[in-house]
Amino acid sequence: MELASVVLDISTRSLETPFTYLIPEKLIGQVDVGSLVVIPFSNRLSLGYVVALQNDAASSDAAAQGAASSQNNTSSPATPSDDVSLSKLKEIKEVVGSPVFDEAHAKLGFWMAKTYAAPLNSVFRLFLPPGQTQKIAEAKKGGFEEVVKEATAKHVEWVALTDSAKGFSEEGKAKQKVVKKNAYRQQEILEALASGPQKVSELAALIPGARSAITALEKKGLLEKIKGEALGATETETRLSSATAERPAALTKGQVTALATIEKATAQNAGEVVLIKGITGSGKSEVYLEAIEKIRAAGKSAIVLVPEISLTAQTVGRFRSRFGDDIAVFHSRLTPTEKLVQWTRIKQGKAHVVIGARSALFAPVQNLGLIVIDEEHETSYKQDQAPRYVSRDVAKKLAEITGATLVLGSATPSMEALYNTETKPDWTLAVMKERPGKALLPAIEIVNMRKALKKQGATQAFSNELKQALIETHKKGEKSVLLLNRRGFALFLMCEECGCVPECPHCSTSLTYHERTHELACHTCGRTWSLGYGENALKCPACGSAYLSALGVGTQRVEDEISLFLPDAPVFRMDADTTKKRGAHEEILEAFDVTDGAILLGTQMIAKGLDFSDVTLVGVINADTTLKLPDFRAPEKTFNLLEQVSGRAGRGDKPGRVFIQTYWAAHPAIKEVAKKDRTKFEEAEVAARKESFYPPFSRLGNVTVVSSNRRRAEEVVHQFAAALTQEVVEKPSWHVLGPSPCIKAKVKDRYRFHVLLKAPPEAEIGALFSKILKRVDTRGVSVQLDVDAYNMF
DNA sequence: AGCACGCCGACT
DNA sequence: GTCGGCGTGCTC
Repeated sequence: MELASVVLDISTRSLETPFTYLIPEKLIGQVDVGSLVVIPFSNRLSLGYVVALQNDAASSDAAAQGAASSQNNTSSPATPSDDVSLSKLKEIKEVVGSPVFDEAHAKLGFWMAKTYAAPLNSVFRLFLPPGQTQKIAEAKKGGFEEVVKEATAKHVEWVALTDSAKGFSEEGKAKQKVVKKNAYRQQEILEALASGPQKVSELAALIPGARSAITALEKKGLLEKIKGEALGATETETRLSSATAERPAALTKGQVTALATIEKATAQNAGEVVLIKGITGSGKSEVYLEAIEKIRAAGKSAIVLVPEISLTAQTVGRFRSRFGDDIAVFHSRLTPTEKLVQWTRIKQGKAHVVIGARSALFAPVQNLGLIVIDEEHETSYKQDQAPRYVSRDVAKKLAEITGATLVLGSATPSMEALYNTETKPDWTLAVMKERPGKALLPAIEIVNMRKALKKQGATQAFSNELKQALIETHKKGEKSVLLLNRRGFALFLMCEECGCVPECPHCSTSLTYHERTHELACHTCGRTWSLGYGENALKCPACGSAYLSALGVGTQRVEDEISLFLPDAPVFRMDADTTKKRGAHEEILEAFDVTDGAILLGTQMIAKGLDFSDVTLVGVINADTTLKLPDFRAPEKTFNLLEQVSGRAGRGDKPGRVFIQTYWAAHPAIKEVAKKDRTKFEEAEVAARKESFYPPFSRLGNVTVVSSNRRRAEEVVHQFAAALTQEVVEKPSWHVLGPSPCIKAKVKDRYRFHVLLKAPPEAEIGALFSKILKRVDTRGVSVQLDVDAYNMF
């Protein structure tokens, strides 16, 4: 008799283990690992995914072969030896379509559930076609006649430059006569198309307002729309799918070495990892492209993960120009239908190069040969909702399972990845030093604000040095960028009489003051309070005083200060307030780009995102605020931010200058950035991590208990702490820290407590967490288990 | 998640 | 006497 192990499409912790079903005679052969099935469950029908097949006549074979069942952990699929008697088993009612994932994914799913203490169904949902299970669940109500419809797009609209437009792009002057200088959208589209045709839907997802800009350009005769075939197309031999990009005349020495390292790893078919450390502009993308070409030549597929923010039309265009229509793009702004179309193209083997953010790792590629994670150090690769996985580690596991190679790329690699290349035999480091062009490194100067304070007296945002540099730069008609490092250091109000700082009544967060809207806002729950003016102005909630003053440095105040010494300089402000509107971000950058002598003043967000040329001065107003955060990655993040923003200076042939103002000039993150010595910083940082037993020398697990009932949350977190302590008592290098209230002790009227576990790097924290969760009474609270936690606020 | 079962208060 | 409140427990 044939049995199937089925994970239910119902998300509750109590239903996370697989259930065993009989495969009826008529469905034998149709049911496989990855099949979506309709099953009777507790007096109703439910949807489930088959995660393993078993044959009860040869149960031992099946158990040995079944996905992850060789591991004796709690998340293994049920085996016939389970205590459920055969007579209780029900039959699968229906199979929906063909399997949506394969054995490799099933194996990966069990590993993820175990490693991250995540419910099985939450993990397997990652592998399903986007949006489809929802539809199936709905179809269930009206019977299953109208089951899954395959993605139906018959044709896709493409745009390409016309021949006359191509002529223009060679002589930029002529182009500018046709496309106005302030038509940023149109220029952006022309640039994106310079490397070849693109799909309208993808451009629309990546560039706001692309559709109308395309129409305008079409009228000018600069581009033309082409109907391309999407699904069901047998012939893809159109000019759309052909690669058009010119490759660089010669690779740099660093690129050649990196490629050779990747090739060596690929030849092993053993899930090896290559970390490429290369400064911005050293040509990492070209290495990815060449490596993917080689993998494709061997008939295998590739997955490329990029941070959501760098998935631009230009990025897509670059891959499109090399691989034509063999690429599939996953982006959060695609419509549900478009997402399904992409998924189906991969599934049907029509696309073999997948580009996307985090979730693209689970795309249904066949014959995976290469996984690339660009900007490997980005914290957005950690999923902050269950399943709380770390993409880098999941990708490594997937590579091991499939025999693919994992390539990590970054100018600023994580300590974890770096340390692995030093300690693990299957991790290799390839360093790319040179920049292909002649770009000059900027001169970086640290300004000690303690000294400036003594010299200048009153507290000001600007030291004399930075002020002077700003004036000179503006006079030369060149551009400046000013970074106001405000993470964790926003403006807030304080009562001048009693010292009270208004807090959110629903969260334990000091309210931040927003200059533009004249409001107080809670950054945790998003509520806002208008401050009012004159008679109606807000009074101190504690003593009723009308004298409340703003503390901290805001972009408004900096702007005001600039106007004192540079009254005519055009200043563009870019912060959370000015970029609320969709597309405002791009608009500000575009305007800055075309204004001579302009100053761009902004928070963290100016360090990333679009490139701009002609910036010859970068100033960091307060470098150290991020260093004070209670986060062991704070020095790393600070160094990266400073290095990144410094790199904005001196592009092109003009040398740049950088001024970093700080009260903490002796900290390695600041000292070494000035010397442009990343290696030295890494050494200091690794030593500090080792000293305090933080990753990569340990593994962190964080248990957060949340409830509107404060006493109950406290009770449960203490139970967890007690259970953990009991487990850890005989293990010398395991430590339980806490329990204690979270930094955000209250969010949206719910109280939060947490307990932290520090364990050796190889510790199986997930399994331990799951075990403890089973014996703790969690009624009335919600519990978040976070293995390899990044964010512990 | 859902749904049945079960044991206590205010209604036709 | 019964309708219904939602606490508890179970589902291959």
